Amino acid sequence: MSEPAFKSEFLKTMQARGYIHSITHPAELDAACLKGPITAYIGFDATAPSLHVGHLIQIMMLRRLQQAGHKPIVVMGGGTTKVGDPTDKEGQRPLLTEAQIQANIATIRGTFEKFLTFGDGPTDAIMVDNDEWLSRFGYVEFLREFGVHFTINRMLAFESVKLRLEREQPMTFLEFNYMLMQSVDFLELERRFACALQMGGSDQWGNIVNGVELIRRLDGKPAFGLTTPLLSTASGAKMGKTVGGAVWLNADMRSPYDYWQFWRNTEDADVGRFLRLFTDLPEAEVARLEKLPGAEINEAKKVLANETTRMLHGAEATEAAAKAAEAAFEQGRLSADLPTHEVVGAELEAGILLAALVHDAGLASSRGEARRLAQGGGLRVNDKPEPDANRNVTAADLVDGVVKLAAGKKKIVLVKPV
RNA sequence: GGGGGAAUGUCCCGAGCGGCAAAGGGGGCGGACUGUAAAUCCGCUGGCGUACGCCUUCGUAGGUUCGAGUCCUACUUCCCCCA
Repeated sequence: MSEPAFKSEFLKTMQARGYIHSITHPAELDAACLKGPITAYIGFDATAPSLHVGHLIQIMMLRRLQQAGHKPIVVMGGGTTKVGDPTDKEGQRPLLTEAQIQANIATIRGTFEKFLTFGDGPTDAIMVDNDEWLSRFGYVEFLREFGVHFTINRMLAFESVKLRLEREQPMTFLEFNYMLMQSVDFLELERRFACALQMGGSDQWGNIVNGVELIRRLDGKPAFGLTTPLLSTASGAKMGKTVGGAVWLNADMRSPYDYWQFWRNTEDADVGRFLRLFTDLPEAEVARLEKLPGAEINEAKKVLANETTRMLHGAEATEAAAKAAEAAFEQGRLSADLPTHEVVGAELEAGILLAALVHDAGLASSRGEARRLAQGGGLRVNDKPEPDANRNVTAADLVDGVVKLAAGKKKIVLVKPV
């Protein structure tokens, strides 16, 4: 890959920090960024009430954009979500209702507000819903207006399509049209907000390029696309899948403590890369941290966890998470900031089946799993390995008013009678 | 329209003479070793029950059989070839 020397602050930062996979017209975009504020967007689906860390790199790009004095647009896929993602194999999944989608968008908005400054100013971020325009088109109208600009020949040549066909995996007509819808999104944003740049993951390249060309052809306006590399950890695992499934960004779906832990457990080899991508720390500081030898790299991981958690959940929650972790891992003490699970005092007096308690506390997805965990030596009660999950936990197990349950070394829950 | 194939443990891939809770991977979880890392090795990986056990799973619905993922019929979806 060639590395053109960018002049604009935005692209220089993007390149130095590792966000860039490819750009459609690098030199031209660089010049545009240099000339004045540009407007750029990224689209997000509203399939869940929260985004997860997989989206974080995109969110951070918008943040960098704004930091560099440009205007970010967050496009929520209200229209596309309504249709449902055809990539999903299990088509029986019930389609989200209008209300659900709107509710999802509302809670997701809160996340963006942590990373971007919204408002009416020239570089303030705005959020729009593509349902606004996508659901307005009539079929024939849509075909006549946009369909003429896309040839099947070209669409078939796109990597995403080719791959599917080669692997003999079905691709629905709807999915095939995604490209058009996304292109129309870009066109619409160009017309409404003079939006000139669409960013996204490298898997979006084809879709983005189509939008770029549609704008250039129809409106003769400059339009650009920029994609990020697909994120995986140094050892090849997909980013964001861990202990409890997806690493959600909403605090009520994944606690600040767990979020902090997620970053704290980063592989050595990823620390520098993640600090550049997910924190605002200056390059010099990142360079220093990533070079820490041996076990000292753990300090860098703490910085990473602190910075990322603060950005999302605030200073207070971060401090609590860091303190709880320090107490639990470095001093073996308890901290009230650890996740807790409340039980009715009277039930505890009577005795609660340990397997059930572990399950209820969220440390195992079933009682059976709790039992297996115990048999495998991974379950601890008050720091003592407990091979028998069939015993009852009673008030006698309380230490300083709580029972400390641990599944493995990293998942800890305090059971508190109420 | 005709012909031939395919759908498996709801994370993914994938084997499966009529006795199957179903081989093997990957992933995930746990243990050992470490530094809350990686690599490596070991164990676990449908639900419920303290246990003998019970229940629910192989695209959907029926059928044959003591017994069906496995055989038959119809349906659904997908793939390939011919038109």
